[in-house]
Amino acid sequence: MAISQYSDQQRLLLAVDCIIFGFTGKELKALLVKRQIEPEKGKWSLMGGFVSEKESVDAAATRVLDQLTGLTDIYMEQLFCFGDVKRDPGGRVVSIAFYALIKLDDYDEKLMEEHNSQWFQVSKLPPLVFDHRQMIKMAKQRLKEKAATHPIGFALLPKKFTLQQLQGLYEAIYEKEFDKRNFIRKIRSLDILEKLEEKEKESSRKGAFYYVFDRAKYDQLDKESIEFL
Amino acid sequence: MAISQYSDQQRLLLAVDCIIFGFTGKELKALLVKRQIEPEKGKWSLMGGFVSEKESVDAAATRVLDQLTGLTDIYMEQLFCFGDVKRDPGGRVVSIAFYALIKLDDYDEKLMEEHNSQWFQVSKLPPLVFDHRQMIKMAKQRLKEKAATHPIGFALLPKKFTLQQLQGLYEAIYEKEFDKRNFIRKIRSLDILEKLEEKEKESSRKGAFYYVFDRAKYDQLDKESIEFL
DNA sequence: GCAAAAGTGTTTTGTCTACACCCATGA
DNA sequence: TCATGGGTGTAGACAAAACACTTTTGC
Repeated sequence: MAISQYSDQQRLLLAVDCIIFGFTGKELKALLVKRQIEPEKGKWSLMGGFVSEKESVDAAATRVLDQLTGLTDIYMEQLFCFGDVKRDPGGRVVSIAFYALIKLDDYDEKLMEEHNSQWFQVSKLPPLVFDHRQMIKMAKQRLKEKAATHPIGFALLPKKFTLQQLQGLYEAIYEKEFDKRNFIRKIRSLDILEKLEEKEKESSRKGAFYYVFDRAKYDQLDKESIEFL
Repeated sequence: MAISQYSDQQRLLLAVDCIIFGFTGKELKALLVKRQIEPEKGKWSLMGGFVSEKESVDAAATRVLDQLTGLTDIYMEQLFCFGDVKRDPGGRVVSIAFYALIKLDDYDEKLMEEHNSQWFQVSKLPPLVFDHRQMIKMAKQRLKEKAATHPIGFALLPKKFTLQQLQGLYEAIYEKEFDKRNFIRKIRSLDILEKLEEKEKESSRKGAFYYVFDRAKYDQLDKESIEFL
């Protein structure tokens, strides 16, 4: 009865697309796949999938991400709904875009091969299907804004990282350089870093101390909105 | 052929819901309607409607807003996609929420009666259907964030307004008081206000000068991201 | 002449920016 | 011993915050 009220309404195909960001230590990257269905089969694309009747939109995004990366406990946030009538030449599909931040080390290589997926520098993307370039552009922008008020950048770093990696990440996100001393002072004032005894010795003779971030304080800052950078 | 690739996917009902903000000079208000269909018929609700196959999601939101307010050239922005499976007991409906800012003077009284719509203080909302309360909460938050970096507040004020009204608006949005002198200095430094000869004489003996905002500068600031408050 | 809101500057405080040198180590 | 990246402090500029009195005019 209740449902009958809606029954004369048109139904649409609803999809999710995931912008998956990773960080190499130098560059911000996005994970793309070779599209496996028509139209535009074989072109580079975001990882996506359709939302089914019995799953939430968030669940669909999580599922799609899991399928590509094998990762389940990662930072993901809804970005925007792309709803133009002709955005997909294969039919009327409305897409909800999400962006996710993953740690490159955790990433499952096998799945990457299975899906023909590949990391691309976000500043050097190949041609993409549909409006996926615009989605990534918006995700980049959102990441900037979000990272300015929430410490989400840590989701892109390995568990232990050096201050240089941390600074490099923010430089990649903001596409500009920061003064080393000012940057570190700012981060330290938030009091979310914990210095380890261990040093990273690969990239310098002296060695750089590893840090981890303090999860409890992180969570608190993530809820409030703080001035991060 | 292309379409056949998608043909075995499930289709869903897609709706839009509009959070419509207005400002009285004292309070931030939201426009609600009595829901006219089952389920939950008769309860207060956001204005909404279904997205049809041949219209974009944005177009659907614009259409819905036009139907309720008779206004077409107003500030509107996509807020979020609400996609829980059970958010609407009447069936599986995914909703894209939008928020709009309108000038109360422009608002068509007749349409308001036709739709049984009514303004409510955003801080004193009645019980609402589904997840509409959450939508409004998120819209309030987004409005705060957006107003901090874009001069969108003017969309809520009449064409000419006093400095007191302007300050009152920002106090309503941020739910806190500002120092009169600091506030005005900040706004004036943006150089988007134009002072008129005319005075508003209702609310004081001395009278307060009216201002209008400079559209050209407004547009420019709206594109960039500036520190507004 | 007084009540009520309008309008206007200065000082203090804190934050952001710019900037350069010594340290520890492995080769 | 030297080349390489690691690590640290200070001074000046600028923006934000705190703060109180005079003006106008209708009653």
